[in-house]
Amino acid sequence: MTGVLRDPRPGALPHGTAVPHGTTRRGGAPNLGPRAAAGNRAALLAAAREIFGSGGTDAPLSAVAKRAGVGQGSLYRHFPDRLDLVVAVFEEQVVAVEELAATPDADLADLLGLVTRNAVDSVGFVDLVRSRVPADERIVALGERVAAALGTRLAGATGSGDVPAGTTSDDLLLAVAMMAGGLSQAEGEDRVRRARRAWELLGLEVRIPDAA
Amino acid sequence: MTGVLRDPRPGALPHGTAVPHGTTRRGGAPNLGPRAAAGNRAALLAAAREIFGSGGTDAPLSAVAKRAGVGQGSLYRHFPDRLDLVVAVFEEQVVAVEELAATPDADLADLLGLVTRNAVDSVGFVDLVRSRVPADERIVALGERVAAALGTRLAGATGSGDVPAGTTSDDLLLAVAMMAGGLSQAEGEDRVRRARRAWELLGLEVRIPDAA
Amino acid sequence: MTGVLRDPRPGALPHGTAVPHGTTRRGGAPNLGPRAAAGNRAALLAAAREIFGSGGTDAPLSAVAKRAGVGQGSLYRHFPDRLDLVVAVFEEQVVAVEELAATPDADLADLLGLVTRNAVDSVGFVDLVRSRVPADERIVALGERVAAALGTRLAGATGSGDVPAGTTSDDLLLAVAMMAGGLSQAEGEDRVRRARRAWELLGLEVRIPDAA
Amino acid sequence: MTGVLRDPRPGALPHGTAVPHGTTRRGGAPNLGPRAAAGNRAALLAAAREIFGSGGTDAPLSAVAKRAGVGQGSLYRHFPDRLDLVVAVFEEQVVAVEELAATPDADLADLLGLVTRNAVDSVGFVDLVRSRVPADERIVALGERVAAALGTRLAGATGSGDVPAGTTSDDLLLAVAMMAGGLSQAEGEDRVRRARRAWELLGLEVRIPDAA
DNA sequence: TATGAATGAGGTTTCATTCAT
DNA sequence: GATGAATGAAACCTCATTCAT
Repeated sequence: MTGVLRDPRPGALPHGTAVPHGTTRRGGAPNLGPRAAAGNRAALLAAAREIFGSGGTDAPLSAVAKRAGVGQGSLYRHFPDRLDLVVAVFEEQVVAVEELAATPDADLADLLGLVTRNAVDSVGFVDLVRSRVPADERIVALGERVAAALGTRLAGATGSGDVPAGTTSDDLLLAVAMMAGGLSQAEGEDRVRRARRAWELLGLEVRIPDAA
Repeated sequence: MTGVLRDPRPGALPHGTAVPHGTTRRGGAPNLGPRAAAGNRAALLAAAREIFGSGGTDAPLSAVAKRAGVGQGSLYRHFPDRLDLVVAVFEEQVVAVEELAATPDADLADLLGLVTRNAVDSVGFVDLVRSRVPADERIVALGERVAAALGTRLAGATGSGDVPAGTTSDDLLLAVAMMAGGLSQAEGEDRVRRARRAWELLGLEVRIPDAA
Repeated sequence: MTGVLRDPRPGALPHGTAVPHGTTRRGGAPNLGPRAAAGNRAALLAAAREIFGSGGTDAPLSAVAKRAGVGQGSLYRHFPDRLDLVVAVFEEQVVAVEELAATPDADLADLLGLVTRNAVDSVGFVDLVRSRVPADERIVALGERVAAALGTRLAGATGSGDVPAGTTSDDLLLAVAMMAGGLSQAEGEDRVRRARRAWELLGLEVRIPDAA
Repeated sequence: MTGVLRDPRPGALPHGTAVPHGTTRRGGAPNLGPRAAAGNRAALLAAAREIFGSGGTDAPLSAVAKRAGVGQGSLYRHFPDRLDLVVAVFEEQVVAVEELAATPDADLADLLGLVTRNAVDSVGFVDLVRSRVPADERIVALGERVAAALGTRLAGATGSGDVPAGTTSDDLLLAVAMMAGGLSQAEGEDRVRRARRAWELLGLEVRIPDAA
């Protein structure tokens, strides 16, 4: 059943008394025009990072919008579905890992350390690694980029004996997921401690950078 | 991304301070228990009849629930989707037509008259006949029942010359849709007048009963 | 006979693709200044015709703007409210009917046929005929123009016996609405068939032109 | 070895189908009075095991009740909050581990294997290990029982060199959490494979029993 | 004690409309 | 003039939880 010639508020009132539907401007934030777009996107990302970091990736999107100081609609414009936002948030971290991998003097311990720092800092990271649906391809793609970055140091690490021969980059990704699993339910300082112990149990050396 | 061990209000507050989620009881209508079920269903139907009658079948369902004095959830329990409600509303009318068709001394003019009365009284009736999607099968089924009921008088009407030879029950349904189309944008008394004129143009006699 | 559904901007591409022939700013669509006004208006009309034709007149206006390759703001500048756009779209058809009425050798069957073609081709046409609010005066005015155009052939048709004596031009408009009502829920070829049968039931001869 | 995932009410039918052996009232499911309490509790547990196993521990509780063929109210009577139900479900598994630990000839590989089997079979297991709130004490208690059970084999395993000296029972629990983390997003047979590889990376031998 | 309907909060999403640039 | 991002109201729907019977 579809509306007809669309009553602005279909069916609300028998007829007449149209109340403007999406009318804005009532003390809220001003419409800053297109110029705000980039800023809003960044604000949304920052807000999502915080909210997902502390509440996990299934926190209400409305909370993200509110935290960003942005209307719900803007959130949806920038990130049409929740996963778009999640991916965007974590992509920043992936990019950081890739950048580090581009640095000649970073070794596997550094790369894993950076990944670990991200996991320690963000509850949402675990979600990444744990959604039970068959894993959206965007998430998978992110994982593959991490695996690739880690893989660039695999030969070196194997050669130096830091990593057992036969270790694949998939194994490294699995190890990361395991480390993340080990963080579950831990809070505060305990998270770093657990992460360290997890890597010890895995027999891998990592150098976790200090929190930003 | 799915919640975990479901925080009652996931992500709302970092931790603790659970606020009961669906807690009710706050001055609203009391939960009368299962006994209310039948009454509520009836109330919903009545409300839907009114709301759909004046606002068309795409009026907000929340309006129906409110008018029925019932929570939204109850509406969804009884009628899982909008079409269920629409069908239920119009089925009452179809049943009435079938009942009339079961009366030996009702002729085609009576049956069409009853259908016309329904159309005149309810804006929503037109919607029935007009949804542009390929017509849900439940709606189609309703139409077929009307066609069948009308069909029981077709031979008689053809025989008496009230209806041209070669008229099918599909034609009768088409004629009903046409009559309904003719009501568009008409209001109040004008609706009956238009309906009458529509039938005249179609060359069919109908006996429209007075409004209930 | 003017092709009513002709596309002023035939090659309108699926999405975006604003006609580029001006100075570009910031990578977005070019702002052509006043020069573009007429072209944009035409593009919007063409887009609206398509969108309303397939989705009904309550399709999202944003879809129209996007299809036209035009900003939302421009849409609102040209057509301050939805009805303005609807009216403009259908006015094209009305004009075509009027033009046909100006042709001496077109008779009522031709005029009704053209109207029917429009109805068959556009889902939105039915909406016109069926909005439940008291009918905006702009719509009414459009109806009156059609009635007037049809009225110019009424005497002739009555004289030749094609139409029963006593038929008014309002009746013709009603008949059109009825025919449109009969198209409900029909799709594809079925629409023409239904239209033909509707006219048969009404006892009127119409000559429906082929689709453009 | 007790089959942990055994179904106390094996024939639980897809929906509804409360065990009928009492007086019926008003056509609905029979109210069996106190007699049914134990049976209902078992049915709820079984249902929860299935639902949580396939949908995670945040599946709708209504789904559990429906699957158990029991009213929502009964669910709440037996398990006042969601965690009670979760705990009860996993407690069965813990008990099984404890029972296995009571068997003299089971070694650490057997105990870890059983835990692994549970994790592989139930998506919900991962949730256990990953809730982000500060970990309810009931969950913690469950963890401690598992740690204790595993701890009974720690000395032996350390002695035989199967486990490095310095490994604590907390480490074993951490390892389990890590293994569970490694299962994320894996489905079907892949889950066992991942689990095996996880234990390899951890350098621990486990004997995973076949699925029940 | 079991049942199952009722409740309503709140998350998600869409869109008409405005407005800085 | 044109652009297109921003806005927020409101519809939709789901579910935890209560409670009359």
